[in-house]
Amino acid sequence: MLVVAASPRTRPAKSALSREAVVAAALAVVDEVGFEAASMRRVAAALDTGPASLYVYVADRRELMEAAQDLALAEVELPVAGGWRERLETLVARTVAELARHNDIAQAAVADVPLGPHALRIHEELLRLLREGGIPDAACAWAVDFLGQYVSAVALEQAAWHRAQRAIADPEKATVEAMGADFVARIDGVYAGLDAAEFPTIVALRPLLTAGGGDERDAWKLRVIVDGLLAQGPTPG
Amino acid sequence: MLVVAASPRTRPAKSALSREAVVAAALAVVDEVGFEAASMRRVAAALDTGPASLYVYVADRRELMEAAQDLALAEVELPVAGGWRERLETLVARTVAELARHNDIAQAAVADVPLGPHALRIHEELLRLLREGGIPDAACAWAVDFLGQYVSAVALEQAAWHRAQRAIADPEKATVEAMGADFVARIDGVYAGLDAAEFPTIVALRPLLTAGGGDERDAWKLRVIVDGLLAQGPTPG
DNA sequence: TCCGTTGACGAACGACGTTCGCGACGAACA
DNA sequence: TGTTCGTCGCGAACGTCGTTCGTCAACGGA
Repeated sequence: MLVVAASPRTRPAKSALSREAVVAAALAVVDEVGFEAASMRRVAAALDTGPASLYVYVADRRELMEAAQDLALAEVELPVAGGWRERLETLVARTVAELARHNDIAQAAVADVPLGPHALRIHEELLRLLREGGIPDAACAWAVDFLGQYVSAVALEQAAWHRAQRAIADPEKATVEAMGADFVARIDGVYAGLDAAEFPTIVALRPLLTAGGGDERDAWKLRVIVDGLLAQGPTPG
Repeated sequence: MLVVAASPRTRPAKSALSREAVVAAALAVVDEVGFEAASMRRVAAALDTGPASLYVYVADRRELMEAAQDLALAEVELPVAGGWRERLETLVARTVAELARHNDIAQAAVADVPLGPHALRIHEELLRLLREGGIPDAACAWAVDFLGQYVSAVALEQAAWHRAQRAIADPEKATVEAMGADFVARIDGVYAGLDAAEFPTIVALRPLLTAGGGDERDAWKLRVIVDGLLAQGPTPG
């Protein structure tokens, strides 16, 4: 059976339903309510239909969220200016930013390695830039994997940070609840209660542990990775 | 109806319920069926009770899984032999191994930053070793955060790999289904189908992208991080 | 005009996290 | 010993979840 597809049954009344529309709706719902709360029912409701209708275009929730994540990566522009390292760092930062712009959609990468077309486009460019930088082929291969882990982890961290900020900015949830939602304050609170005899180094470095806005920290981590790559020398392993 | 059923709640036999017993049961269930499938109901069943009983000792599922993850870290021994770098790499590897030993319990770290007593013990030692290595304080602070991301990501990757291996070894699920479950083969399959004109670098490096057992790859990543840290020089930023 | 194909979707199933309130027990007291 | 009372285990239930099934409507080709 060769499904030629393309033309989605345009019922006159409504239902301009299509895989793209479903995926776009899913991403929009994630933007609004977050990854976990983005249920098939809510996505369907956003399309003014029932949950069963989604399964025409999507095998299950995993696949839908995977597609939504890849859609989020569609808007990442490949950098053109600067040397290989600058372009690589810009590309990684843009990827993180684009994911973080869509709430915690990066959670989709935890369950499954992203291999959609837009993810692959970015992978291709990363590999190209790494080789341009003289990194050995084997190291390039592993570095892309490593950078993928970095991107997901940092995007999730940023999403949590944004959510906390939003909670503080929201006057409805301000005051005490916002303090509880502010995860930086919560973490520092744990450190504050530690016994200096048992955890001397944590206590000594406490101000530093929660210091530095996300962007500064993330850029530093990326610099560490690239410097570390360059330190591996010309022969891989 | 109201058939209470002859369930004379064996009084002396059990009722050894406690927070530790609940957390230990949760970890055991995760070992067996994985993080997602480790429901409150299954944990309760493992304790021969109902799900409501767990809430006496635990606020919700998140807290339970957080505690279970921390319990998994209890058995990580702090290395004593070798220089600071060797001890640091050993400690990180042991942490990853201990988490990976308990299926995908590391998923608990995705939702919440681990701050349990055993996690803090490891954090303390990591900070100590980094300072011993002459890393500037600010860099130590961020490095611990970075290493935490590394540990979670790698532990999850290893768990997926182990699961795939188990599926292949299981004669009941062998043959076709095992091939589908083998995520390395699945990833390579995606690469194999790519257009060499659109993704020249991926196609060229394809054998390398999926090469290298997890351990080798992970050790390499850790080396990259530490070398990158050392490359940051004596002044942080 | 009719038919076969196919998308849309109401209804339902089983499992989930969490809450509520009953009732059985041990301790305190008469 | 008999009675009361506070505690807490847990059965039952609520609302939500992902997913499946069977039916129906609508179109393209005959």
